[in-house]
Amino acid sequence: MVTIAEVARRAGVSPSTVSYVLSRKRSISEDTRRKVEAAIAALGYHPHAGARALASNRSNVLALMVPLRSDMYVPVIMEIAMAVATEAREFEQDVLLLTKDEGTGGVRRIAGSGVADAMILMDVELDDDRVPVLRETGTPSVLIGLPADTAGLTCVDLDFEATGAVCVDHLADLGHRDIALIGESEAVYRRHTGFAARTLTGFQRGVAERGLRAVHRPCEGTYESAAGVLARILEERPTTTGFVVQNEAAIAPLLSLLRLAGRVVPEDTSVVAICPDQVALQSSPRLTSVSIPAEEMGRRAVRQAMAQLEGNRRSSLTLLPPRLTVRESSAAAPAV
Amino acid sequence: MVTIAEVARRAGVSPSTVSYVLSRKRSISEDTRRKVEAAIAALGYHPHAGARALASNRSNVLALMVPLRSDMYVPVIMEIAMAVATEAREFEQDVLLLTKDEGTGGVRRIAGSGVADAMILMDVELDDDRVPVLRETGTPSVLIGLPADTAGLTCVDLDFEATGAVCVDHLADLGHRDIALIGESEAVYRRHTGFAARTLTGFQRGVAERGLRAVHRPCEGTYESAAGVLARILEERPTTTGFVVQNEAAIAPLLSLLRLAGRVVPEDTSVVAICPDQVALQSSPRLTSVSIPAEEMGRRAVRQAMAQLEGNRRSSLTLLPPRLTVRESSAAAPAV
DNA sequence: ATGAAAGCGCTAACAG
DNA sequence: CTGTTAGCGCTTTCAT
Repeated sequence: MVTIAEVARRAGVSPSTVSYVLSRKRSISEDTRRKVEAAIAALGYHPHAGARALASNRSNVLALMVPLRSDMYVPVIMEIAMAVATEAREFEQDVLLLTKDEGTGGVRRIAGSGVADAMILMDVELDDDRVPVLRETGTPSVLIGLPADTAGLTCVDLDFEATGAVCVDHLADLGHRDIALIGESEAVYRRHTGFAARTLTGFQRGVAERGLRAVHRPCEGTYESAAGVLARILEERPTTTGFVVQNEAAIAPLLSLLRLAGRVVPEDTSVVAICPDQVALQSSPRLTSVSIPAEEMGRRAVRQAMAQLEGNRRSSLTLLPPRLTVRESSAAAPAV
Repeated sequence: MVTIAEVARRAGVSPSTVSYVLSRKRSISEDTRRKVEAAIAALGYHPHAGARALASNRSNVLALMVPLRSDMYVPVIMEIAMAVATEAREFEQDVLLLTKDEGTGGVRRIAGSGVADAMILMDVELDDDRVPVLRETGTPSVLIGLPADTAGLTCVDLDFEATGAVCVDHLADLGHRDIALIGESEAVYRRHTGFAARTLTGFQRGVAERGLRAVHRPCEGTYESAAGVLARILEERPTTTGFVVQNEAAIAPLLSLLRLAGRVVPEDTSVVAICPDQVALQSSPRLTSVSIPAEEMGRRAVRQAMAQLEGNRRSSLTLLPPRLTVRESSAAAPAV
């Protein structure tokens, strides 16, 4: 292990000077800086993370808590995690990976052990038990998703309510009068994850404003569930020509099933998905969709966390506006 | 911040005694232990990670390096990462998330800064430039995947060669004479990721041993690519009745396309996939498959890493045997 | 079975 | 612009 003392000796300066060269917390003569940097490079010096954390009371680590068994939206989680890891490095921070099943104990452990400076929490539920602990311990934190009470919290999420409305507007603009929302599984609504409910709210608002008729059906990610849901919709309301799909696992089955049912997309039936661009692009036909800005959310979360560590403690809600991209799965409603 | 000194004072013992209660490195009287534990609970004490790392020269952190942009097998990566995180906690270790794009610099940083005790690397390429750095720095490490030269390394992976052979055997046993391997994208072969090549080797060996006729075609994860590949196979060798699919993104398109081509699975055509169980189960029909034991690999990797930290420095190769599960996508070949 | 005390490597006053 | 030094909180000899 090469230490700061060895670097200092080799550069012919004191250890504190080396430290200051690294932290740029006071001005250093050009000459000294060069000598120190040369010594660092020559020795392959890396500051000892623990020693630094102990002395500075900063670990330079962000803890990221991810859902353990996310049957759904795995790619989104992955993309967020990668974005967090990448953006964190821009701030010379590392990322500690925690699973949500560590629960409140995990939050306390992180808050109490100084292993991380701030936390980023994913898969936030409306009544999330980690939130009170965050408040109580005062841990700098950013939530990806919205709990019911956001007072004093920093949250980042897609504006799902606007998303629901935007999808309706798009279909209404194309002349569709009867539309359906194929939602997340019952479990998601039951777990009180906010985004599904917010999408529904926006969807219903849009439907009311545009004077459409609509149905909403939860749907598991399986082929069977999609088949059942679609069959029921086509039976109960065969005039339905527009679909909004939120459960990305249901997209592929739905497209197959529509084909089997003799519906041609987009000539007979339009489909708008709420999913990552990647999923929309690898479907056939490529889907008109509102993308889930996973990378953007991850980046924002990191920046918000860093802002808090800089001293900004004010709470903030960042709701990213939905961006609908028209592709090949939506078109004018068929003439009656 | 509650410190060990406060716990000691409250329990009426010395700090070192508290430390020993925690580390169980020397025997403590039942009475003392209870008092200390009570104090810890009452104060909500958590040892300061940095201080501990500094004093003990152990960070209790495992670094996990994951591919940044994994167009393919995202669920597998996710499952491995979650398994690593979960298993690590069993050893009271935390997991640091690094992206592969940090490259050799990242490895050096981890090795030099004491931020982690060991590394687990995913997405290992045949000629991976991180491997020499691992050897040079002597960092305790486990590779998930196999590089070309495994000398002195600890590796964990599915036995893809046996996997290829097992798929062939299954189809041969069912009477299929002409089979096809729909592989990963060209990019994967080009990047010299070992598993694709090893699968092909096993496949070809099986084909030779069982006296079958076979074709192998790389395939991107898109619908278009799958369509092109399938069309070509059906044209060049229309007697093909058995398919082995390795690229999980190609599975859904392939099934749709077979249906469109008038092939009924499994009556006319059998499909065997190499994919996570989750993917096999959510397809329709449910797929006969060799599962990618992602969780098992993650767990094993952690155990191997811990074993190294315990002093076992001997290199080891762990090749998990393939497990083929027969589901609804394979059946006896149609009579000629 | 327990305590006292010497660091671990670094940062941040304080001093010049 | 640079050096000296006192800790940060913990582990681990050494001592009893």
